Amino acid sequence: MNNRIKVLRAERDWSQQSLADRIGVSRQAVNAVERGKHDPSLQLAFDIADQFNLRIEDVFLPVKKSSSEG
Amino acid sequence: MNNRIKVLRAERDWSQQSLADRIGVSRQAVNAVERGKHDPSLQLAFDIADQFNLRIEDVFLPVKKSSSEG
DNA sequence: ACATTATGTAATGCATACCTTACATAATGA
DNA sequence: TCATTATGTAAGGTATGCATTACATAATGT
Repeated sequence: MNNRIKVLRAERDWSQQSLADRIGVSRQAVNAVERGKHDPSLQLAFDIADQFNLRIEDVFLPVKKSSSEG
Repeated sequence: MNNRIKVLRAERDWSQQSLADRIGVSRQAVNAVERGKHDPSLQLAFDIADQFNLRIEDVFLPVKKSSSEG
């Protein structure tokens, strides 16, 4: 699961720590998700997207199984 | 985390089993998510939304922490 | 009556998301 | 030099997503 967190943070000049604080999770959780160490929970994905005022689909890029749009 | 899976299935006349088969998870996994027993992983949320040709936000309804839109 | 399908639920087990604590490097600035 | 901030990483623990197996009820059709 790829994501655009690093760029989105940079655009806002937010550190991993400040993003973590805004969401209410640990810095390591943000770091792990941002670096693709593991996927976030759906709730955390919503929270992250919400902080950026974006949709989940605009932050996270899954491997689609079906359909031809992409 | 509320969701509209039951209605979306009904609109398409899909059983929990057939949805599970399409996605490649167990029927119980679909049942548990649909009934709000627990949240799906982000990947499963993407897969479910994709089957309905909808965005995650149109299938799952989280409790927002911030922002005033909603 | 019997089989099939759809659904809800439970137990057990494994993988993993997230936490806390801790250590490391690099950049910045007093 | 010393302190602070940002980031990457690791170990150990808890919570939870999902699989598998299994049992139950209800609806449908033969």
